[in-house]
Amino acid sequence: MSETSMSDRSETILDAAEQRIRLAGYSGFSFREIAADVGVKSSSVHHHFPTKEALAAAVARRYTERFEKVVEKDIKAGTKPIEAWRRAFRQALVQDRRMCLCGILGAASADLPPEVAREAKRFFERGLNSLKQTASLSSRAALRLFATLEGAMLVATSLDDVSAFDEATADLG
Amino acid sequence: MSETSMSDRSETILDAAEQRIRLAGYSGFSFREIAADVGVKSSSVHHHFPTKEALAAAVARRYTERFEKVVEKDIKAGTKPIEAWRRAFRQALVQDRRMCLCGILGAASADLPPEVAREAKRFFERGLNSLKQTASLSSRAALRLFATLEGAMLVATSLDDVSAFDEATADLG
DNA sequence: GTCTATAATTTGATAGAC
DNA sequence: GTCTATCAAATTATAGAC
Repeated sequence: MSETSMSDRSETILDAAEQRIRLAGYSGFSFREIAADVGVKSSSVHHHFPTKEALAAAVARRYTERFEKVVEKDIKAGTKPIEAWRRAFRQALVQDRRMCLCGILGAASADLPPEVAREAKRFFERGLNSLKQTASLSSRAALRLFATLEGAMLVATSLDDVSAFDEATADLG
Repeated sequence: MSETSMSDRSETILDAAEQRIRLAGYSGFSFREIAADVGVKSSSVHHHFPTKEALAAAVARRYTERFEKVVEKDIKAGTKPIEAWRRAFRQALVQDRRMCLCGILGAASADLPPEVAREAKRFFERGLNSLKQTASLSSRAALRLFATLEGAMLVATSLDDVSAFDEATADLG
């Protein structure tokens, strides 16, 4: 049983859009690129997601849900919350060699359509809240941790060197 | 005496481009927008900077130089290196309520024209080197500090809340 | 659900007058 | 150094056939 009501095609479109946005940001991807990645025409992408805003918002929503589930699962397996968050960020970087989706969206927050900006913001609000509760951190400590993780992804991406992430996030606890 | 050979018009164009790029990234600004900001036509912008790549690279080059000078001056005034870097990042955020230029460029590094990607990378390489020398930090500690500062700007921009920067970077030394 | 075709706009860039 | 005019390409989005 699938967990959502989304079709396989919609999921494939979200996959392609996620990779493109993580590479170039909201204004750096197009319907035609996504369509070509998936193997259809751009009008077919519009059939599944009517506007660019709706598509990007759906990508961000799914990204946030997935991220939280990965962290949650790791914690249930016995990993400490802070280390679980570090591993989730690291996995996203090493697997795809791309920036955090909500990081690259949030960096251009003031230029985004409202629905997309709201979803990017929600990633941070929910992550910070989760860290405060599961790791018993103060608001300040949670903000510091999140900033370091996002910044480590950004620096590693800028330098094109994943080891920069590991160095920047060593001994985070 | 001016320190560079650039004309006033070129400087004004760089100012406008810097603000636009910090708001929306490389693919989020256009020659026509810059021209409108400055009060000329887009062909005049091309006269000063032949291509988008050349314009963005010039913006990044000037940004890095300015940033380094601000930090250097603060250190000479008696501020400790780590605090000087924190203040420089904070000033950029609070003054313009925008992301770090080389941060938003570096996040999309793999999608940038080579000259622009190189300039964004140089901001980090030079900053890290400077921190290692002036603050006697290990590579690891310098990377951690830079990641936290860039990430704090990113989180504050995403949340549209400058106080998030202060919280995330409290007691950095 | 996918396609062709197309509208309306924006983009980076160039030619040439002044 | 700035302008008008223009080009070729790309953009988001829609209409309608199948």
